[in-house]
Amino acid sequence: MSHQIATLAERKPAKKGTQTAHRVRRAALKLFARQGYAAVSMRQIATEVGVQPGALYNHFSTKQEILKDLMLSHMRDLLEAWQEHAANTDRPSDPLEAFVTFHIRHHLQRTEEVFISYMELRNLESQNFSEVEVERRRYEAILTAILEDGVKRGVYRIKETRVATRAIIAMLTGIPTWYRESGMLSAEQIEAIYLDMVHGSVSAMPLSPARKNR
Amino acid sequence: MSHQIATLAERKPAKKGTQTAHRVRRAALKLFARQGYAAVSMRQIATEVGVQPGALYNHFSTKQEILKDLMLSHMRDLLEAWQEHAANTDRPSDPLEAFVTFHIRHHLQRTEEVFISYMELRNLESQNFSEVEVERRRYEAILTAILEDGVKRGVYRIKETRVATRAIIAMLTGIPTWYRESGMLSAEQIEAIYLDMVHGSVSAMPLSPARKNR
Amino acid sequence: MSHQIATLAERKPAKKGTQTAHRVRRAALKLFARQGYAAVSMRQIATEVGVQPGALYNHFSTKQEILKDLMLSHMRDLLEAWQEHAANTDRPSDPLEAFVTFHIRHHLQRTEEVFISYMELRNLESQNFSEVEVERRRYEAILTAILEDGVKRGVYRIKETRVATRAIIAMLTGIPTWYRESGMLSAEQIEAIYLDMVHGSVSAMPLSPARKNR
Amino acid sequence: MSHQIATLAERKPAKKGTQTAHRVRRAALKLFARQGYAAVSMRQIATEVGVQPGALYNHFSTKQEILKDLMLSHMRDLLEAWQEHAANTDRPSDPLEAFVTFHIRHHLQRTEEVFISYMELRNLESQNFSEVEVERRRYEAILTAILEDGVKRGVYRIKETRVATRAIIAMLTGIPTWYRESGMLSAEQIEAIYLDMVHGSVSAMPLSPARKNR
DNA sequence: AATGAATGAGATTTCATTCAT
DNA sequence: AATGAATGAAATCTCATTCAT
Repeated sequence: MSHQIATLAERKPAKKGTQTAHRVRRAALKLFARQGYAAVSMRQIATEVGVQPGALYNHFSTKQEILKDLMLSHMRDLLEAWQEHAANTDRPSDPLEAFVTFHIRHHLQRTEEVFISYMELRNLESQNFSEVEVERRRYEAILTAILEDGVKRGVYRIKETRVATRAIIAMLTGIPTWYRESGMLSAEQIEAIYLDMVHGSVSAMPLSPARKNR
Repeated sequence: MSHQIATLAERKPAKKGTQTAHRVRRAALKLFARQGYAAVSMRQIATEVGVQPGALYNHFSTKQEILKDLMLSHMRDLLEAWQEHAANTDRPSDPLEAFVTFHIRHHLQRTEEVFISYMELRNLESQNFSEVEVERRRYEAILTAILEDGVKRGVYRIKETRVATRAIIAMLTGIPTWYRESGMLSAEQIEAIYLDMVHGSVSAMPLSPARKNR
Repeated sequence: MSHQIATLAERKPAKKGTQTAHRVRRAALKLFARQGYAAVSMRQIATEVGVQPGALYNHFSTKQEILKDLMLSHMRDLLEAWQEHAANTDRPSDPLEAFVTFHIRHHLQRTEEVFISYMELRNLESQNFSEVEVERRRYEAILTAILEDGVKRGVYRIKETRVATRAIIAMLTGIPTWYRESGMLSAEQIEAIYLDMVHGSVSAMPLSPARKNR
Repeated sequence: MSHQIATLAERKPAKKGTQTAHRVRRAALKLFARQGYAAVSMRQIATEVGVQPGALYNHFSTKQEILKDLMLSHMRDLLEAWQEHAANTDRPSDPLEAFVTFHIRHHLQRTEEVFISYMELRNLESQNFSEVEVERRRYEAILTAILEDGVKRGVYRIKETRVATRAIIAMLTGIPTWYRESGMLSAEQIEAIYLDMVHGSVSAMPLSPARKNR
């Protein structure tokens, strides 16, 4: 019950008109992801929905509002999903693993939202940008906290947990950009590979020989 | 230092007009990086150059051609720079370190080109896209080869070198997206942090305790 | 009186917007006839209609489409008018006279359409050209049939009815190019003169003395 | 053998530069005939000549001047050729035949000039239009005189010689519009057909039965 | 006589948005 | 809630022409 778009359809099932708003979001999501916000016209969205352009304005007051809606609901959805996931999981022996697994699974199911969220930030007007940033930082804070806890517990060796947070999220978030093409690996395999890499990247460990004598 | 744009200006210094093409590139680079290809108008570029819009067409036949020029020369520049770098370096004790260091340094000096190269791929028409892809794969192949060699030598423990290549490059390439803002860390510090993380992510090592008993 | 433009206005009289399409046709007709298709801008048409240029695209998707519409409806109108004319006329004692009279009268009332139809053929894109050509040939075939029938009946002496068809139509269609200027002759007088000339040009008759001994 | 374009090249054979003016005329002639004056750009002409657009202005001060040059020289050429033709011919037994034959032959060799001369009149600025009109009327006057003489001599039966002049010239001038396509008839055959038709159209003759009782 | 670059105007078309119905 | 038509601005690109070289 966490993705807003799906949610909307579920929550207000009967009201005929609301379906249109939903379909506008779906259409915009698809088109923004493929062509980018600036390159998509309201006409295209309307055509995809099967409606005249003017009709869109019954549901969103501007094109910008559609973008904001998509990005904000993606972030809130992500946070909500994490909370649900965390609530439903016993205290995990390895919180980082829990986070990485969650992140990969969640993102691989929402490649379009992910794309938009990382590419269209600059097209958000500043007020909307701020709102989205709040959510983004909230999400990053989750990982940062996990890392800091690990450092305290002596299992991770990280100089700058904020930097590490970004590095890890960038690495993970890059997956959907190429995942589509490579049919060779299952989502589970990718998950395992990235899990290993993330672990390695932050774990306290003997330095590699080449860096030892620095 | 063989960046093509700079190079062009050096090679044909006298002819007054050629400078304009150079300035168009610079202007487009700046604007595309900031606003995105689709959101930048030829008028804006012309204004930035200090010329009427029509004059741009003496140097580039379409807006698309400017984008292609920027992206292709960035990739070729990157490859050329790597070759130069590799040629000038003694066989390094740690090739991965050499690559990561090179990549970070090169990219941190070209944040705009990097931004464009990873964000505007979808705005390339298919023919141009193909040309750029060729270069991109060539660059990825360098890292993949380093990783495979490391695996053979037993120093890296990697299941899928192609996947690891992408993960590492995504991680590193993400730096310029946030580097600007954070004034707290020097380029050297960032370099060190990422180097450690990359090493950890691929090195043969004892598994972290949490994963040991799997 | 079945001219399509007029007809359209009659058929869909109420809907406000449809009138605009009609007015666009009228404006384009006038301007194309005066200045030629290539020399008329969409802005000019819009101004003539009393609307912003963009509004034209609610009714015609390109400038070319306006031209096609005008030329095609002119030809179809002509054919339709002939059929109506032929249906309403008793089997005429002289079909050629019926045709020539019809042609002159019809064309003298539509000087602008005639002008465009004979001048702007080369500005039709090939697909549209073909469509118009089909109608044109259909119209020429009417005259050719009349001439061939006359030849069979022995009243006309024509070597190549296809060539004669073109010669006669060229002669008649030339009228509107100068008719405007010369106020000295009534339409009826012109009709009589041309009728005589056409008759003479195809009739079986004693050769002129000069050509007798060839 | 007096066509101006050909002539220019012959008269001033050595001067290298003049050849360019000649080639500009040839290129413009071809392009104007095919696409129409308004639809042809100076760039296209320059490309056809193999030169940069600016270079055209060393030979013609405006695009309009090229058109005027082409049209005026065509008309003067026509008149000059007629005079030469008339001078070299013994007083013909049938002056109309001489004229028609001359007209058809001259025009069939200059389809592009003919096309332009009858299609681009409206694109001449008024001063240039007047100059061309003077020549056109001079040429029409030749035919009118022949017709009037024939009327006086009782061999032609024409109500309005000015109207007949236009009708005949329109008929003859239409030939090049379709001649290209029809490979079935030789120029001589066409000549014979039209000669017959012209003769018929103006000759004193028994009325066709259908018109007798008017 | 020709080039390469520029201008200033204007071409067709598209855009986000509005609004009466 | 949707349509069809409109607006006003702006998009990319082309135009005839000019001019220093």
